[in-house]
Amino acid sequence: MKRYNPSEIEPKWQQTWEDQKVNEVVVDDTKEKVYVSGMFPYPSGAGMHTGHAFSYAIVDAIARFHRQHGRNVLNPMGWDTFGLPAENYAIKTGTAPAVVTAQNIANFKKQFKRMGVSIDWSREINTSDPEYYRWTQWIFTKLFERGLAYQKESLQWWCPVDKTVLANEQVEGGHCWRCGSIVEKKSMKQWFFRITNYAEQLLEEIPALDWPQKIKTAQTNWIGKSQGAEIEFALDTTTKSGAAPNYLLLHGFTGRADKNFIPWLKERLEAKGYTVQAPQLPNTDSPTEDDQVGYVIDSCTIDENTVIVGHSLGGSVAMKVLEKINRPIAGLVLVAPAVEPAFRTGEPRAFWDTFAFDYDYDKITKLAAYRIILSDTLEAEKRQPYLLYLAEKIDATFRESTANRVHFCADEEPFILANISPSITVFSTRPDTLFGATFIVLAPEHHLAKQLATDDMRDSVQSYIATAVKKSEIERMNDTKEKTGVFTGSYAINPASGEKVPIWIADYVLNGYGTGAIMAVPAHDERDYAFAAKYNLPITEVVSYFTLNEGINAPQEGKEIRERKVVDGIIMNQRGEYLLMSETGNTHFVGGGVEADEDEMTGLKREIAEEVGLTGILSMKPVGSAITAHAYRIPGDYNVIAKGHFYEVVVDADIQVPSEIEEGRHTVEWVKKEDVAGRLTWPGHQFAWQQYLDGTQLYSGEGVLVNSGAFDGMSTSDAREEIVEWLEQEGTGRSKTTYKMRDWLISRQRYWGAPIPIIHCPDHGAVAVPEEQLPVVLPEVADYAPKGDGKSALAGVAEWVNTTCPTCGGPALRETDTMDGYACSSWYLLRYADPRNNEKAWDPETANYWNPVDYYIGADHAVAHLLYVRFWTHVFNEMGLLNFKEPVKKMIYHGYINAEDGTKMSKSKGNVIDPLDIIDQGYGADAMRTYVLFMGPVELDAAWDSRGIAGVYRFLNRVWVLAQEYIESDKSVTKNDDAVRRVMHKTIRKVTEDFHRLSFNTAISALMEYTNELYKLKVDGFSKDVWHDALEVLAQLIAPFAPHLSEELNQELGGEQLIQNMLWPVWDDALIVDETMTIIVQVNGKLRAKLDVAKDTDEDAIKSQALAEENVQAFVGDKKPAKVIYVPGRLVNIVV
RNA sequence: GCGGAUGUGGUGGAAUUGGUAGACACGCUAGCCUUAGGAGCUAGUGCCUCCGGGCGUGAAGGUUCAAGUCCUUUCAUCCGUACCA
Repeated sequence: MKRYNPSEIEPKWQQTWEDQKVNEVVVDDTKEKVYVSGMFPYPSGAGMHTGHAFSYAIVDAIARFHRQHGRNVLNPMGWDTFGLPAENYAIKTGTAPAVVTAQNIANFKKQFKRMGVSIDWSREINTSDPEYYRWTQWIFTKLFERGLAYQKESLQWWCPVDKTVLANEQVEGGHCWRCGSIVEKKSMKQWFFRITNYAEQLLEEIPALDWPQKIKTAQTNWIGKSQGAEIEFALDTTTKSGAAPNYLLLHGFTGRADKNFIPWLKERLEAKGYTVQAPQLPNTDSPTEDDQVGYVIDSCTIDENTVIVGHSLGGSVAMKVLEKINRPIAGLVLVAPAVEPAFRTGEPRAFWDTFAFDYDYDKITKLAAYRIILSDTLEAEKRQPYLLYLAEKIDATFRESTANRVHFCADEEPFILANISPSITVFSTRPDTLFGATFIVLAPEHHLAKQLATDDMRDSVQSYIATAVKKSEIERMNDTKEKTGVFTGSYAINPASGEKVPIWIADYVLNGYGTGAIMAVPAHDERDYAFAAKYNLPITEVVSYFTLNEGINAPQEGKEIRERKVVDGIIMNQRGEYLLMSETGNTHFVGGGVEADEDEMTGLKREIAEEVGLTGILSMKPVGSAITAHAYRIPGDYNVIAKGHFYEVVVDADIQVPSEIEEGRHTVEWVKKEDVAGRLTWPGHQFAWQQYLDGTQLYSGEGVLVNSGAFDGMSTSDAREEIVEWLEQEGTGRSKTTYKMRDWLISRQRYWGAPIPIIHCPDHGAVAVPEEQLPVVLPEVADYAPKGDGKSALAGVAEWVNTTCPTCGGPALRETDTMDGYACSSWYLLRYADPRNNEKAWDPETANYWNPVDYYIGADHAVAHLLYVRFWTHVFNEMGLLNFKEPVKKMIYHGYINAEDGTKMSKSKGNVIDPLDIIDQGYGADAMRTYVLFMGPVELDAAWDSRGIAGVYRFLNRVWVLAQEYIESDKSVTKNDDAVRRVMHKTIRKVTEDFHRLSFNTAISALMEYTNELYKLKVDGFSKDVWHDALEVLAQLIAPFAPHLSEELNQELGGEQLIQNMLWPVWDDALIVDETMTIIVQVNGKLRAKLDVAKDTDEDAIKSQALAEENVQAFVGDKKPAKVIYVPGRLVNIVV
């Protein structure tokens, strides 16, 4: 008998597959396509590891399964080759990264082939190949055209060792994801992709994705949508001791409009009580910029409370005026021309930047506030980009509803003149607590932070800001959450209460989120509370959970609560959980685990609720060190009950609260419904109350408004709507949705990446490299190391950097940043569809045939990569390059394979399992692949077990031996044919169904059972045909896991074609059914007997047979069965 | 804190719709066959047991004729996230 020898048969079949090109596919509309891909690997010098083996065992099982169904299966492979390891190696050794990469690819490819993975190698791609990155660059230029790629100065994570900028997700706990060194912040001009424009649609699609929940939640959180409102707090100009506000009206257009407009506007403003200075037009026909600047300044008195109306001021003139007068400007009115709706919603557009890009951001921060006057009538060419730029820089928004509409000319549309008053805009998700906003907090980086400092506060403010900004965010994170801050000396006016509220600066407010400024509501926000407590700021409660009167008495000592003591009418268990609340004045509280939602009142809870006639419910939840409670509030003369989930307690109305609560039920006396008075009328609302252990009360969650003027008595959820509406009418707020997600920073100051295809021209700014000049090929360099000045090694290649402007032909410079590697991997799944196209990145028709990917397999990149791929696909869809929006139908996110000790494999620990070693040890690729899939469900982590693979190898060997025995036997015994056939069909069904739910471990175990069963059946000998089928089916079913063994057996059994060209076997349900069925007999749900009955036995016969069973009789005895339940074909349950 | 996931024999894990809990495999025990191989075969293997049976899916309650599966509460572990207003 031949022995099972993987090292012999595996290379043989790998060669055959390659020779016959069996895995190469073309578009074929007559066939159903299936696109399966693993995340393409970064070919490191270390070679393939178990993670790759696991991933591609899954990929290949799926690919082969579908191929065996006659489907057109695309299973491509490529290499994600840009990145730091190759570059760092190049820096160390001087070897070109491309050279090392080529070696690594060759090595990986060899290894993949030894795994027997059925890849279409004709589609192999490599992201660092100019033929590939040519199209990555092309995509960049398309995004640039659409305003989705832009450049911006910003503080960025900087790795001082790798000397490169890092994206947020490349910073792990304050360390560089590559080298582990501590990162810093550095201000640089960077390229971004405007993924934030797609936040909403990327979010919307998430629920429909057939992806693991884990990834879907991670992406949802990453996008971080929250609904709230922007609210404007006017600055209190009466108390600011710095420069008083100057109102400067600059308008940014020239021509006929000016002559009439300026006097007209002056008149209107004066009528409104403003002091207005409006310079006359200069006498010269074409004044220079300096002329204009001088003229404006000379002809206007710039002092307190003055509005200056200027005219004929271009962008640079406006800035120079600001510069020259060199003092804080409290107000600026901008006259801006027509704009698209995009502008009104604050969405920036790329072309707006181009003209005004060189203005210094710091100058702009001299503005204390701004407003915009818009006209819908001016022609497009008179747009003044600088104004829009300013608006974007300071995050302007326009509020048409409350602006003053003014008519300039009778035949033209109205101008819109907004109110002129300096203000701070905050973002809040709790506008209902507006009346409780007792101070304002700005992030240290907020554009008004420095300016708002009054003279006597200036030093402390500046030193605070300096420390806070310098402090790395890591320190901030580790700073034990102790709040720090500084008062600016300035005040703002709460638009709701009219109160003067101090403006503080603190680093617990992040500049990157919302508006970088918050209204602090210390009564209802933990963080604000902590801050207010530390700096003695006022706390105003505006939400109550008790509307009748004075509120409640708080327990005095938190410690006692924890020790399961009764404190001032509140009974707690040892964990500090609430049981009961009692008297305050006339008001009593009844506690118990009764939920507000009526549907949830079940069992005793419902009884209690009904008996008491509850009309209102207070539910209390723990927050931080607070206590847990559910409570009703029932005023009147009555007894009180509390019910916890662990015991029930009744307390007398006189509040003779026992010092220790006994478990068990006590006397219950309920207050009658008619005795319940008051306004407990918010069914469906949950009210929360937090009790801090230091004795301070803090309310949060849903409740009822108090101290809120006209809104008193309104529920918080209604108030959220109503207050925003009111603010909108007043013109001091608007509803607003914000996202945590930031734009995607793609600039890398590294050599080994796709060069950003941009040319900087002194006259035309940033210009995209035209399509016919692509690719911008990476030049050869002598030294790959970044210069450390924030530029890549490319900056040192003068003949490459110096080029000509595509627009004007004049001298210009190339962009020296390269793209983030994620850019390359954001479209490779499309390139696979059409990998050799020289004309386009892909042919839409071809891509629409193959894509989207049906199965995408990987174990990493839950957020970054998988979000970027989605982003680009949405854009391509919008551009008409694809007819779908979502790139991946089904995502399989598998676990990690750990070392035998259960810890992560790592070179330093020396516990790495090399898949090739396993193959070479004689187990072979088939055993390796089958084992990793047999270890458990794919999404779970598993620990490698060297005895486990031996077990799988034994299984494959048993399959082999069984086939050999059949081949060598005389095949004459047909005795077990029916049984063989039955188990065969059963197994086909089980394996097929398991495949559909991607449960490979159970599919393999079904094959083991099948094999074991056949071993038992063969004891009687083999029959020729049925056994041939049984073994052929075994070979077919095992093929997705152990393809080499499968082909070999199939050939030995006389099969003339390759397994993967044969159609997957089909089961026949009729052949699965046994002659007899086993009926479980239970008495009172406990198993007492099993019946073997013919499969057509009727119900009555089975029931009486069940009752007759000896063991059943023993339990039933003389008792008469109350009920006999029969589940057809399964069980009989006798209830006595 | 918050969000997500997972808790089943000595181990990895099965149980797909509420219907025989522990499939399959590892390990272990005994035996056989062999001269010794990291081999193969057979039987056994959740716990307790007075051998009738009882108990068992992290814990406690509940719904049901019947619960690993559904509901309520709770504990533990792992992963993600981090002052997001």
